Amino acid sequence: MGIVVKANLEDILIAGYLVNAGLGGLELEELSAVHIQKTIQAWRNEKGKVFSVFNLPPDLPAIVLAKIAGGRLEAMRRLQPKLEELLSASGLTELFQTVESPLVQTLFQMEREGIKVNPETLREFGRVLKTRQSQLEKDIYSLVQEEFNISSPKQLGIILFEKLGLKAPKKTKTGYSTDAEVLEGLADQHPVIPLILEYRQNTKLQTTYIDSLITLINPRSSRVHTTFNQAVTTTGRLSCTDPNLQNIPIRSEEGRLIRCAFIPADERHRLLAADYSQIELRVMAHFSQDQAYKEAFLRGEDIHKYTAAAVHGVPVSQVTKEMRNQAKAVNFGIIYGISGFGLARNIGVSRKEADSFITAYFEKYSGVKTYVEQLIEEARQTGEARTLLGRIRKLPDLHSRNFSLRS
DNA sequence: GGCTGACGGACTCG
DNA sequence: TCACGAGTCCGTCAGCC
Repeated sequence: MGIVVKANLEDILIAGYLVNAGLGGLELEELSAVHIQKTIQAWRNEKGKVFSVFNLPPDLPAIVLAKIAGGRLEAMRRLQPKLEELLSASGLTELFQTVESPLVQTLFQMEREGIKVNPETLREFGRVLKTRQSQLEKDIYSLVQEEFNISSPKQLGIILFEKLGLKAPKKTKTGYSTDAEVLEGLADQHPVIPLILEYRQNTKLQTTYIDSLITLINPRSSRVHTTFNQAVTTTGRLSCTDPNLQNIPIRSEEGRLIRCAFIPADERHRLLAADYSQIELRVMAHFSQDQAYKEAFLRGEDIHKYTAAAVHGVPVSQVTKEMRNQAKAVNFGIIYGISGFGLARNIGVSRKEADSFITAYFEKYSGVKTYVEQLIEEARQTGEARTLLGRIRKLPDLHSRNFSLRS
């Protein structure tokens, strides 16, 4: 392709995304219904399944095609001025013109460029995993004296909590919960538990990051070409699919190996990783103008260590690893609207201790406390929050009586 | 009895 | 029940032919 369009283009999907903050990306059908009260036809087959416009069935009669296409074009023609007006009324024009619109082209280039993946590296790793999986399977069956589908939470729950008589700490809508948090809590109560955790991790690597990734390598380019979604998330972040390159494993040692399969296109290229350090916390320091927080960053302090010292009332030199980890969880939790309950669960201390951490934190960083309170009050009054660049997030649930929704 | 789609639960990441 | 934001895979179940 490589076609450069010089006309001034406006993307209706993205304009609609900014205007209808919090609803997620609305399709043309929905935008038409909401903004111009026009019902239009989607590209659907007789069963109602939506097609991609690039993949229309060859036997679709031309007259049908023309009718659908015409209706959609007419909707776009009428939506454009309407959305332009709405962008302007909400103070979103600059964000649209200077950030979102130029990004369309950038993302297109990134998708087209792709990233090279070595299938042999993945296959080799897959063979190792497969051998290990067979062994784990045997060991698990032998330990519980029964064969079952280890991947079925339902069957696993029955084995663990009925047959082996372990105590189920929590339930899901459909039965026993067997997620990693539950299993980790039971790890020392039966030798089968660690094996199940390993089995799960391996299965995920095999199915999602080996088998599936191999099929997504384009045979002509030897690269994977993801699809970036610019109009999906409620916060304005990007997401990506087929494959989702934003969740390639890194935290576990085994998972990390998947990354070895991503390689430079040729000997003239290198892969470079660049990442902001503590960006959320720096933004918090900037917005809140908290003196202590700002100074800590300006002095180049280790912010978690510094926070630990403040919360525990000791000099930085006396901060232990555990104290730093707890402070890290507090710093992190502040970004999401922390609660004593959530923090306690997260760092494994009592509710009371967690509460006292939070109190100490807000005493030290009183500017952050004031800022957060002010932000919530403003959002309560306007029903929305805005980012530095003016992006809107509607927050209707702020008035909810349901604690969970309100949080 | 087999297929399909929706949904829940599990995992992955920042 | 509680952290924020995403996407994918598998098992399960209901509905359909």
